[in-house]
Amino acid sequence: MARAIDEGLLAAARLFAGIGGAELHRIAEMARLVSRPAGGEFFSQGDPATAFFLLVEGRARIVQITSDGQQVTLRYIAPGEVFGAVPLFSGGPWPATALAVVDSTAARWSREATDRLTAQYPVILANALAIVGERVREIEDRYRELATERVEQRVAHALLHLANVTEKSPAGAEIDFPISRQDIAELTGTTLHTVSRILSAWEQQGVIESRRMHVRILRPEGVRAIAAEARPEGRSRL
Amino acid sequence: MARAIDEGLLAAARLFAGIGGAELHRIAEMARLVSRPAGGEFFSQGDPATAFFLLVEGRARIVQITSDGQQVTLRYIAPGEVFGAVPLFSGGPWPATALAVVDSTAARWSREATDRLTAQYPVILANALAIVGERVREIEDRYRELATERVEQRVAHALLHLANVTEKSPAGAEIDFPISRQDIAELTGTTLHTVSRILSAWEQQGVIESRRMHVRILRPEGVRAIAAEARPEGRSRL
DNA sequence: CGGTAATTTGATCCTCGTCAACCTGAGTGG
DNA sequence: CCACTCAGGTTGACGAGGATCAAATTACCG
Repeated sequence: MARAIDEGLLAAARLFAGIGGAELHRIAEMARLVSRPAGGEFFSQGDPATAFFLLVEGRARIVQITSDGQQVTLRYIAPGEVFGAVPLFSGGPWPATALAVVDSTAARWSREATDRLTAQYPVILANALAIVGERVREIEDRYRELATERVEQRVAHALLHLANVTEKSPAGAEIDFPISRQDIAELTGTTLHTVSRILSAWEQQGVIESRRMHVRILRPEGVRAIAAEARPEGRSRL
Repeated sequence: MARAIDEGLLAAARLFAGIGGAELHRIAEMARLVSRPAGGEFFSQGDPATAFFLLVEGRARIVQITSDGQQVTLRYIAPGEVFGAVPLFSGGPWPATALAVVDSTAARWSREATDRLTAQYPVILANALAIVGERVREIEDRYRELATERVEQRVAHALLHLANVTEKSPAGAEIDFPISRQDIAELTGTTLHTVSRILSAWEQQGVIESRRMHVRILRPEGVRAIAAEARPEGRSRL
């Protein structure tokens, strides 16, 4: 359980940009590795925030649960990404729950360790600010999508994002972790039924291929076209 | 135009928490006051980010404009609040436009001033982190609302927020700046028609009172009840 | 091979967006 | 001071987009 933390990962993490090897070693020593099986929690909405995490291996998702039990997925976390840091800096309890999507391991710095960290390496504060700023922008973009786009477009955007499809990805890409229709629905603000219908249609058209808990993008162009699709423009149907 | 900046406002601003009077004076001197008439812009989506602002007087709103011209309002800014700071710390152009809702004045610190500021007063970095963290939480909450609630509930939440209705506001409250049905629609992800119908109904019920560009909450309880209203038939799982 | 979770698919319902028309009141200029 | 103008607001009619309800069907697991 208490294996060593891969310092290569820390060196690549944006949070520790500008910090040298020797210091990284000490930073690594201040963390504890925590592992969770698929479905396990790193922290739970409402609990007091006592640490921040950096995902080492696996995949995590941050979900909010409403009072009536609906789940909304705020983001997916890939290895090297920081999560759970916001409430450490701005106070309050965890605003959401962090779930392991597959068996996962994260480095965990306690609040005390975090205080020492930021005192010794002020550049971490600046890095954290940049990361959180980036997060604001992403969430604002998702918010705009939710407010202005139809479900089909939002699902298309989500797939492109989850499969890491960039500008130039002529070949196909696939989501490299298990994901259900329900998961996609919680990420895009719709229901699993609608997601199922949409994916079935796309599979018919040959732009994607999907099996249980699995989606592969065959024609990124096609998906991108759907994502960009404008509203029925002008007065069309009558 | 180049009046002195009210240092009392700076002292009260969360960004400068922990900074003493003498230093505040120097910080104030690093800023320039900029005024905009109602409808004017402090900065515009897509332009390079060259400064951050603190609203001194008036009211501003941050809007994103989609490629097909729809507007989405991300937030309203009250005096004492910082805006436009995120891209200074995480790079990139302005992700949105800042509009003056009424004739407004803001203090503006250039990028160079900001660099000196954070170098001389590192506590500003920590304060900025807390502020941006708070913003993340707010947007995430709005996102969850948009994903899970019906229009009527979202409008109710928005009115309570805009009118500064807190837990204990037995008396009425009102939105103290001009706001149209269209503005409320852009804030809640709906259309002015739907907002108009909703406000008309509420006025019938006597929970609010509204005139052109103006909304007053008569019975906060009533509005809060609507905001909390569960979907017909609670099927609360979990 | 059952058993269960994920998925598909049909049928129906309902919220809310769209279209259209009209009303209202605050300026504005003659 | 009044007719004009026009942005803001109201209201009705209609139906598209999805949510909801209801079964099946399929895939994986022990």
